[in-house]
Amino acid sequence: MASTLEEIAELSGVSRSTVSRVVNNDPRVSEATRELVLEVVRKEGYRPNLAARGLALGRSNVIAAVIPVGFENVLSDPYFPSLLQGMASAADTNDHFLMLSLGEPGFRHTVDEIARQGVVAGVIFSASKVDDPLLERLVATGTPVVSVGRPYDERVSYVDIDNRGSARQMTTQLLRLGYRRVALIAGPSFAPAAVDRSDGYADALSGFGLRVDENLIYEGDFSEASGRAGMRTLLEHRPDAVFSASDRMAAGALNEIRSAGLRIPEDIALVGFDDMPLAAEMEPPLTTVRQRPHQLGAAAATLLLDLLADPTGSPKRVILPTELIVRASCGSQLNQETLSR
Amino acid sequence: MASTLEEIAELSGVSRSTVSRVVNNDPRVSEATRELVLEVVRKEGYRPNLAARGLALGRSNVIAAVIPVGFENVLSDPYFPSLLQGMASAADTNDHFLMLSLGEPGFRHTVDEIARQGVVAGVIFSASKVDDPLLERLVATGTPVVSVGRPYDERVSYVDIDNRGSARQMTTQLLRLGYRRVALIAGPSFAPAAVDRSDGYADALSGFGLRVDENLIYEGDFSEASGRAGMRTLLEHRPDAVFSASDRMAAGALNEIRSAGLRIPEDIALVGFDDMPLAAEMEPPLTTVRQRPHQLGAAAATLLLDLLADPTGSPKRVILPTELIVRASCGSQLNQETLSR
DNA sequence: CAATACAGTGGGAGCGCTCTCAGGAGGACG
DNA sequence: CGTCCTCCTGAGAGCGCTCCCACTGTATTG
Repeated sequence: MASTLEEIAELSGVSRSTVSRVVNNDPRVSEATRELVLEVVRKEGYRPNLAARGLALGRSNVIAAVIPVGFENVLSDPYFPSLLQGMASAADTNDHFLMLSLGEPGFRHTVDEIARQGVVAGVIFSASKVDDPLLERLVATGTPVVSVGRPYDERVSYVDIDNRGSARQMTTQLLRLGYRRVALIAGPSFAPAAVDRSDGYADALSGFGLRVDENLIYEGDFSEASGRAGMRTLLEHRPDAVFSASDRMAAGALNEIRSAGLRIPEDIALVGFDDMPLAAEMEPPLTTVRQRPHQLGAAAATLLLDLLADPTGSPKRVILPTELIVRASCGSQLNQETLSR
Repeated sequence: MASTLEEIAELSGVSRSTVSRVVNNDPRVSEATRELVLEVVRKEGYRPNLAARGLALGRSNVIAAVIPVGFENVLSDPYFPSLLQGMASAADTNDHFLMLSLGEPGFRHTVDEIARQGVVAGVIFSASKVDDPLLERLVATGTPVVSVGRPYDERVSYVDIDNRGSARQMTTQLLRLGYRRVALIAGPSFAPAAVDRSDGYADALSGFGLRVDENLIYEGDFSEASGRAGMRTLLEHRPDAVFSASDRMAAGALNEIRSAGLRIPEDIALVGFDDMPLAAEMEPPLTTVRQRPHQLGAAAATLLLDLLADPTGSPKRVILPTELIVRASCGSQLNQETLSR
């Protein structure tokens, strides 16, 4: 089992350089030699030494996923696992490795280290607080970065879903169904995704000639507890429908509505955002906007790899589609066809 | 900003070798020189190039977490995220990086690659099917491996919880509370953890002079659906208590018990295993065995690092403690004190 | 005081790869 | 038929590090 370029060269009677070219798909090799070398490579089960390659190249084929939020915050929500899986899948497909850097307090140190010195070719940054100073540091050091979710820094490429459009669409559905006092449990205003969803909500209202009633808006923090608290406040203003900017907040809202002795959707309609697994199992099942974290992760990795391949050019963005999932909680069993647009 | 050993050597007026010794804490350097060099290192923000070090050393400071199950299977369960976080935390503490390899079908290729050629110093293997052929391959190639959960292969070091003891303890509690027809919804027999829990259940019965009634045992696959199906079968044999080898199966069982019009714990007691977040929120809250995946992950990483530092010696194992969490579903509000042992 | 030990240091080689450059063989062209 | 170009190949250098070995100077020993 030969394990160096040199040995493969020896075995196939060519030079190290030629083997290197074959391995790297350099076109300047005759078809005959290529076949010959590939045969030996296959037979010997040769794999290039990545450390050596990284050293010679000055860069590596490892990309890092940086998730500064810490998983603890997202328990019960498979968002981050799915995201990671998507990244891992795309990285693997493109012969890259995925390195993980989570966000516990003491971790920052290592992230910087990772970003330096060719340990990692680029970074996928994924946090709820997208203006994280860490992101700035990465950008400042010239590390190729892709953000999951729109960051404040416009120089950063990112992947995202159409939060604003999806929220508009969802809110519009509620309005179409005849609801007129549509409340919003918004996400935290420091999160671009939350702001976008709030904007989409407002878009929909003005599309129906309605104006935003601040009494019908509550700013939560995406947590179930804040959803519950928000609902308690909002109920005082008698909404006939509630759009929660996340399913988790919707779950909290649902509990509060129950406690108030109201029925969903008869007394009040409730819709969410994310389509986390729990949504379908709520009582009643929750109408929501489906996003696919797995695809988002894969898109992020792919975008980063593109950036790595062609470092020039302006920041890129990739917006993934969402899907309106209509379930009982909005008081309609209209089929999707009717509902989408 | 100097970035190579050579430059630091230049700047501090010593040789490359000396700087290398300082950086690697080699004792054969005078205190004065060490101080001097360290000063320059600090001032220049020097970090060794890991690719170069990996190449020279023939190994790297990256460890891989291999999780062949695929996250999709474990949605709604933060087990793997917590595990990963624990690993990442321990790796970071010890100046190592964590590389992620998930288990989608096409991934195997890359895992092998990872294991070769000093990309990765060692592997943490974590799967429900612990006799995964991949594990064997890793062992065969001499890659240092630590398994999360007891593997069949005895040459493999592992971390685990005391599944058997915990299950015995839990079952014993049910028996102490007076239940005599204690059923078991077991995990799949290919999983050592499941087998151990079943053994613990049997231990407890025989401790009370009872014999195992095959009619009161159902083999599930840890999934909620199998818990529900198992419960349906078991109900025909009128158990007065059920020990489910996982909380997820317990959730399924709970639904089935409800559907049958029975009350928990009045008509039948139900206890689980894992203490996933959902357990506390069940109706009624679930008595269960708490394990801490975060600690498990950290222990796995630490063990692997130990192995790396001292490759000689026989396989090691680390068994982490569990905790009995008593909630309403077992029909007892006895305090923990009374219950443990 | 000579012989020996040893702490501290520097230089060279080499880890396995990629890249640049030089050169040979063969075809196209005037 | 000589010249030029193109295609393919090989040799050398170097990426930044660690290791081994050789060396110097001082301390220890009989």
